[in-house]
Amino acid sequence: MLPKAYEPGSTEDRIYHMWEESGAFTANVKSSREPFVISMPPPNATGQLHIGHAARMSVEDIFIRFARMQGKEALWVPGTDHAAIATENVVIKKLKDGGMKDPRKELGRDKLVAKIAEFVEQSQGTIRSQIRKMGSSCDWSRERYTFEPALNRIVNEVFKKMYDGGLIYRGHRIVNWDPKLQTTVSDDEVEYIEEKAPFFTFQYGPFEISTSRPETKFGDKYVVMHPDDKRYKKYKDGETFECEWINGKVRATIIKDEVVDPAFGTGVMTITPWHDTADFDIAERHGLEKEQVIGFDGKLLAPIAGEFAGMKIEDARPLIVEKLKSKGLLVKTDENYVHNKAVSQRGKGTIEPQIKLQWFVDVNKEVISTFAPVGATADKQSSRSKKAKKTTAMSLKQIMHAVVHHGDITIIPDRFGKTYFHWIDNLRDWCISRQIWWGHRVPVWYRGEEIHTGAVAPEGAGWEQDSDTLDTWFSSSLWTWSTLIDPKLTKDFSLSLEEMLKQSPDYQKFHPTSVLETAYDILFFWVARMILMTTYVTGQVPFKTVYLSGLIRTRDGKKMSKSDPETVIDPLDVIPKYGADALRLSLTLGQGAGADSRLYDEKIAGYRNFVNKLWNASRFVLMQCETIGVNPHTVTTYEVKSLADKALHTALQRVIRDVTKCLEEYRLSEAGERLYGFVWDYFCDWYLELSKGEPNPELLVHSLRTILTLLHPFCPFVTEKLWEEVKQSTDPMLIVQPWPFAEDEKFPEEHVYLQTIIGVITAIRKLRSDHDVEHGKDVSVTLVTKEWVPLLESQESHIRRMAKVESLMITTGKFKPAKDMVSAFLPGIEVHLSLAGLIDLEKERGNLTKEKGELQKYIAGIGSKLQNKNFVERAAQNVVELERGKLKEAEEKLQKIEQRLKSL
RNA sequence: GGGCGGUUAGCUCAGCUGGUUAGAGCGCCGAGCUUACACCUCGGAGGUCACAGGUUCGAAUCCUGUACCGCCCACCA
Repeated sequence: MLPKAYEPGSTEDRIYHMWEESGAFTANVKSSREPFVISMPPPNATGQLHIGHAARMSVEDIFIRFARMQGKEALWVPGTDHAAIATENVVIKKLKDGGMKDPRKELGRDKLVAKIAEFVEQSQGTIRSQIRKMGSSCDWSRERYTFEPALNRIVNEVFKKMYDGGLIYRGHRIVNWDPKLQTTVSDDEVEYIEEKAPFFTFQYGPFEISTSRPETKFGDKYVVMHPDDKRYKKYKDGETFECEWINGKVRATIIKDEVVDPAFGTGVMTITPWHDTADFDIAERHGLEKEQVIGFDGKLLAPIAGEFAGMKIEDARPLIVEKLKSKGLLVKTDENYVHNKAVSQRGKGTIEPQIKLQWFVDVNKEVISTFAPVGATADKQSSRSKKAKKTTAMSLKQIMHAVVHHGDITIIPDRFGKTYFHWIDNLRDWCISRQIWWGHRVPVWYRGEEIHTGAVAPEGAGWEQDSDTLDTWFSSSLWTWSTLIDPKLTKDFSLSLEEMLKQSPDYQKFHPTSVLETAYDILFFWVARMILMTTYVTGQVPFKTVYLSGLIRTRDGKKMSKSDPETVIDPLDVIPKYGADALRLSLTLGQGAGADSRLYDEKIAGYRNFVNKLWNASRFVLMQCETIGVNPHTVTTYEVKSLADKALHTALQRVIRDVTKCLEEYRLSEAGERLYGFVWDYFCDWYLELSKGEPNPELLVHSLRTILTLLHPFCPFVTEKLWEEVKQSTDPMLIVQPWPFAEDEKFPEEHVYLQTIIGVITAIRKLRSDHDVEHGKDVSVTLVTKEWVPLLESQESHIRRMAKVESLMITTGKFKPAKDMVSAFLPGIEVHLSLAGLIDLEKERGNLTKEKGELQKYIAGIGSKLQNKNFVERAAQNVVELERGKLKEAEEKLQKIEQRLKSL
C-alpha cells in the first residue's frame, strides 16, 4: 500500500537514476524519427544554479519530454559556459578573500588560469547534480563545455574565417573601459544609473560651456556649435582664438557640426574625443587631434593634467573647479543636475570611454557567405531573379534582420521581434577582445610587422600570441552547432571547418535545432549573436523557434539577487521541502510566455498540494481495484457503462486534444492549468466521488494512465512513480510511453443530452441545498422538452444516485428557462442552443408577437446565407433582448446586420 | 528622447483570432473527519475588467487619447 502522502525525497533520485540507466535520455543519431533538438543555455560555471536556471530546466524539459513521447528523436544537449569575466572575477575574489593581495601579479597568467580551471571543474560537478535534481532529461553522453579543447579549435577556425572574410578587424576605436576590472566590455555590458551631480558652466574664451566632468577638460581645444545657430553666426568654422583655461592659455579652434543641439545649455560645447563616443565621432568627421587625459588606471595623466597628474578623477574634480573659480572662469553651478552614469554590469565600476587597439566584428560590411546561401534569402516569390544575386551579399546586420523578418526564425512571444529589430538598428561593431586571462585567447600571432591568424601557432621562432582573450559570447554564439561537431574531428588539423561539419553525423541530423528557450534578458547578448554568427558561418539558422521566458521575481516583484540572500529562493532548499515536481509546476504554470512571474513559498506549497492530490487519487483508484479484485497491471480494455462514465470519457478526450494543441503551440502554462483543473475539479471532486457508489475499475485505471501520461512532462517524478503502480505490465517506463491520441466524438449530439442530464442532476442538488430539502426526500423534475423525457427516464436510477434522492418524478410542463440549465452545467463543456430552439423558447415565454416572429424568421434567413451560426445566434439574441418594447430599434439593427452581410 | 509592455476579486495572475451570467490559485467567511487526500471536502462573499471617447447588433478583448507603473535602447556636452 502506498503511504498516505507523497514523499518526493525517497523517490526522485531513484527514478532519475532509472531513467538515465535506461538510455532514455540518449538520442540516436541513426534513427529515422523526426529530430527535436534543444541546446541547453549553458549555465556559467561560477558556482551553482539559481532559481532562474531551475526555470530554464523546467520549461525545456517539458518541451523535450513532450516531443519524446510524441515519437520524435528528442535531443537535449547539456553543457556549461566558462563565462570569462564572471568566472575570473569570482576566483580572484576568492583568492583575495584567502589573503592574496593581487592574484594576477602574484600568480601570473598560467597559474591563475590553472586555478580558475580547477574551480570550474568543481562547479561543473555541482551544476551537473543540480540539473539532475530538477529531473532534466538531457543527453549526458553529449555534454559539452564552451572552453573545452574541441570548442577552442572551432572558435579559432571561426575567428580565422571571419578575419579572412574581412569581418574581424583590429583597430583603434573608442571602447568601454572598466578601470576596476582592467578590461574592455561590450556595449551591452554597460548599464546606466541615474546620478545627481553638479553641472558647471565655465567661461571658455567668448563662450560659455557646461559640463559635469571638468576633469576631462584639460585638453579641450575645440569648441563646437551648430552651423545654423544665429547667436554664433559671426564665428567661422576653423577660426581660432586664444583663451585662459585650467592650466594656462590654450589655442582653441571653432568647429561647426550639426550634432550640437542649439537648445541645450548655451548651444556650445568643447569636446574630449579620447573619452567620449560622441566627441570621438565629431573628431573623426573633422579630422581633429585626440589626446588621452585619463589613464587606464583611472588617474589623470602627466603632463596634460599638470599639477593634477596622478590624482584620481573624483579627488581632482573639486580642485579643478576651485582653480577655475579662482581664475574667475566659473559662471554658475547647477546642483540639481541629473545625468546617467555608465557603470560596468559586472563589478559596477564606472566605465571610462577610452581609445584602444581592439578586435572588432564588423556588422556593416557586406559579405558573401561562403557556405550555402543564407536560408532567409530563399525569397520565393518576390522578384527572385533580380534579387537573388543581391541578397547573397549581405552584412551581418542584414542577415540577422532577414532570418527573423522572413520567418526562418519565429520569436515567441512575437512582440520581442520588435525589440530585436530595434536592437539591430542601433547595433555597432562588436568589440570582442578582453584584457583578461580566462577564455579563448585571440588566435593571432605577431612577429615584428608580421601577423598570423589561425588555429595553430605559426612555425618558426619569435612569434608571440596576442595577449587578449575573446568575449565569452563569442564562443557561446556558436553553441548550437559547435556542440554537434564530433570532437575527434577537431584534433585533425588537416580538416577545414566545412569538412568537420560535413563529417559530423550529429550536426547533419540535429542542426538546425528546434527551439531555443531562454529568458528575455539575454536576447541581445546571446540569442541575437547566435543568429549572427551561426547563420554566417554555417549558412543555417541556429534554431527555428525562440521561446523567451520571463524572469523569476520575488513576492514583491523585485529581482532575486545574490547580494540579497533574503530575497533569493534556492532550488536546493525547495526540492527537499516540496519536491522537484512542485518546484517545476510553480515555475511553469500561471504565467504567459515572456512575462515575469513571482515565486514564493505558498505558491510552491500549492503545487505540492496538487501533486499530493494526484497521489491520493491514484491511491483511491488502486484501493477500488483491490476491493473489487482487479489487478491494474492486467487491465487492457474498459467499458463505458454509466452516464458518468461517458461524461468522464468524453471530457478526457477533450483534455487530450486541448493539452496536445497547447503544447504544440508552446502554450505550456495553459496546457498545465487545463490539466490541473481537470484532475482536481472533474476527476477527483466529481467522478471519483460519484464512482464511490458503483466503481468501474477498468475505466478508472485507464483514465488515470492517461492523466499520468499527459502530466508527465510537467511533473515527471511523481507520474513515473505512480505509473509503476498502474501501468500495463507490458508498458515501458512513462518517459518513453507514447503520447495519447484523442478519440473522435462519434455522436456529438450525445453531448447535449449527456450534459443536459448532468445539468439536471446538478440542478437537483442545488435545489435541495437551496431549499433545505432533506436527504432522501422526493424530488420532481419538470422538463422543457418532451423528447428528453425518455432519455431521462432511462437513466433514472443513475440520476437518483448521483443527485442523492430517493425517488424521481419526470414530467414535462411549463417552460424552464434554458439559462438555468446552462448555469448548472459542468465546467469545460459547452451547450449549443440552436436558433430554432431560441425562437421556440421565446414563443414559449410569450415574447413573440406575430411581427416579432416574422423578425426571427428574417434573421434565420440571413443566417443561412452567412453560414455563420454563431454570429446569427448572438445577433438574434441581442435583437430579442432589445425588441421588448423597442421594435423600431431592433429593426434598425437588423438592417445594419444585413448591410454588413451584403458587403461580405 | 525613441521603443515595448502592464493596469481584471484583498494578493498573485489567466482570459488565443470580439460572442451566453468575466475565470483560477491563495486569502477571507460558514459548515463538515462521508470507502483516497486537513497538503482535504462542501457552500459563500468579493470585480462599473485604470480613465475618457470611438468602431460594432455585441467590447476586458479592436481603434484613438489620458493617467499611473515597469522594462529595453540611445544619450546631451
